[in-house]
Amino acid sequence: MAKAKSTKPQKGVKEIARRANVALATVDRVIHGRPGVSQKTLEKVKKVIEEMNYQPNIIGRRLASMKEYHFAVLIPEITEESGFFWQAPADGVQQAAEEIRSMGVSVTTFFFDQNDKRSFAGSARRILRGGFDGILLAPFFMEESLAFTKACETKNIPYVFINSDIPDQKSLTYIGPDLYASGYLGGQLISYLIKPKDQVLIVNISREIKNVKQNRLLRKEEGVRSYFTGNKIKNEILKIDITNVDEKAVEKKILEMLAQYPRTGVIFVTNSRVVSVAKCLKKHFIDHVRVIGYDLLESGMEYLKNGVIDFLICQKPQEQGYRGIMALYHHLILNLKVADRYYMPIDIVTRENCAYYKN
Amino acid sequence: MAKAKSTKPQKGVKEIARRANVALATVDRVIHGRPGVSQKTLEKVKKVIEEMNYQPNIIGRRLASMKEYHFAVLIPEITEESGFFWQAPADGVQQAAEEIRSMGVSVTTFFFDQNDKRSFAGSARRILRGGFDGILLAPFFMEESLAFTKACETKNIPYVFINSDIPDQKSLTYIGPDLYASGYLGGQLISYLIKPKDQVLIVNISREIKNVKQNRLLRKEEGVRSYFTGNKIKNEILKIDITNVDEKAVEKKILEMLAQYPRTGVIFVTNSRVVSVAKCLKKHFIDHVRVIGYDLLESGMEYLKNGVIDFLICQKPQEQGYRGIMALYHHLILNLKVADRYYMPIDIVTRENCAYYKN
DNA sequence: CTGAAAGCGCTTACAG
DNA sequence: CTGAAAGCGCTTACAG
Repeated sequence: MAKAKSTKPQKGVKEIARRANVALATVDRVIHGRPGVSQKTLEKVKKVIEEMNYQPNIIGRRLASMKEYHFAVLIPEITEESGFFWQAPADGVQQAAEEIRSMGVSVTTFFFDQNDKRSFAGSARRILRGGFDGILLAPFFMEESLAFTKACETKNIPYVFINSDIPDQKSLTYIGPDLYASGYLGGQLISYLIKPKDQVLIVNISREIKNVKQNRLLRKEEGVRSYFTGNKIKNEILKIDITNVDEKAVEKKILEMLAQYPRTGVIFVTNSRVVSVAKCLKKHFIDHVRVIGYDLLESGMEYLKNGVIDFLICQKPQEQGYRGIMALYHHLILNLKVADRYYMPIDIVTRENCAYYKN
Repeated sequence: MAKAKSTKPQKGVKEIARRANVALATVDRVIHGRPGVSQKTLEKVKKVIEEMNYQPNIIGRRLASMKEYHFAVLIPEITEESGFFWQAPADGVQQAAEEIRSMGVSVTTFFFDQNDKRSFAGSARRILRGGFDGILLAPFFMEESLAFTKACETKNIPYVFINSDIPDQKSLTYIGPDLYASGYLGGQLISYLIKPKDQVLIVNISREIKNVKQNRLLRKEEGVRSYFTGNKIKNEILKIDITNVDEKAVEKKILEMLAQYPRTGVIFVTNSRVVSVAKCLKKHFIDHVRVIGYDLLESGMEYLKNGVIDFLICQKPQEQGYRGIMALYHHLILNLKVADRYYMPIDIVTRENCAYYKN
């Protein structure tokens, strides 16, 4: 018979060690799947862990292990061009970082230029070299993103997508909008604003056609169109793609369209550049056209307030950053389950509730 | 000269003790403001803490102190009568509880009957006896709530209000709706649905008049009315208070009103009983009246889907519970600052975005 | 009023 | 392959 179980009952790893008649270090090896344990001992210890339904004490673990967790965030630069949209996710990341700093987690944010794949790849490379434990990224460029996540998988680093998803990847989770559904909702909102014979003008404003970003806009457009089809709405849908994102250029295009299609009653802009359109309408005193767009930026707020824009569809950009970091924290430190997808609510922001909108 | 500073530099409390030339226990006393330290020593230690800009290590603290934190939650029963509204805050509480359980926090929920002040007072008493460290409550009854929070203050127990606020109290924070603003938004939504000569019918359905609950409804009504005034909307506003909350009684009243005022184009119901109204309209095939109401309940979803209800105004009941618990956690355990008020966003839920609404 | 020591539940060298 | 011991940063009896 083996050595008698020594001393009295304990808790946690000590109790496991006592029951299995091994040393603490061995228990630790088993718990973390480290090598250096004989098959026989391994099984013995595992059995005890099972029967105790052992749950590790996170606090003890965190204190003992001097390991700090480092998370990296890879998002677009916060620029004028993007209406400072990425400020909100960055803020959410920051807030989460503060809340979990005391658990030994640090967060470093890397940026890339939305118009430059290489800057994405460059930041990605720096992250891979940085020895991070978890990654949050907005996968803007398909190819570069796939190369990056592939590398993460090789290194066994969990990653979370925000804002846009790449399906069928092994991301820990996706946190962001359902673009198609938001367009579908847009269709409903249009129906509240439009008069029977009016036309609807869908406007996509984006420098590049055919990249991930552009696809995003098209998904929304599809949503609008299928709402119309599905609900047998007879109003004609016009559309225009504007690739010169300069305000002046947008103004010109919009005025041209309105001249050509004077029965345009509603303009639906598929991103935050709705502001440029609103500016144009305001400037030319065009007040018979209602406007719906995306994202609540500082400048958009203004046009909501003065009634040029009726609705902005928003998808909690700040919460995307916050939850993205928290998902990594829950997975890596707290060992909590993380849902593999988390669609943001599709919020309708108007003049009367925008002050309460927490991004 | 005093004893030389011994040994080499340390971190945290040890370093404080070393620099101040005192024992760890003394440092601990100072940090927690416990008695038994001479004025002189106190100042010396405080000075060192200052100059080190010492931040306690939460992990070490939590591990050493065997103290568990117990939070109590005091909310209405989850009943059919309230459309199971309180399920959502309870879920939020639950989710928060899971996330912070590993930090040694437990949460116990107490319920009360919305129609019985004494049940509120009774649960409050049980909480006070329970030795809880933090409290989250929905202050439904003014007098009883004040007595309760007064007692909490005496015992130095922080408390958080959710769902309804009692201003000028020393609550750690308030998390919930701005009722007036939500009514104001309701006014805007009505304006999208109503035709020029139509009348608007505001419906308050509540068992008791003149209690806190009823006041809540009136605040929303005020919001609607002032939107109309402020925006010079000429449609006539009708109103009815229904105190018999039975579905049949509501049906009867609504039919009476519609018979008497056939130009009613929009019905605005100031709470989740909008479902009873929707049911009535559906049953009698009245489809020329548009409906706006509050709160996304299971049953409300149905009427959103089949088009009887156009808009439901919601204020994140689940998040109220979640954030309420987190506020206590941040304050009590993490020593983070907590904003003294946190208004929920005022969400517009429609047929097309209700599936994405996370309460 | 003050301090030395033990301990919270775990991990980490290090020795064998 | 295994274990005894020290230590993470703090708190808590207990002794003086």
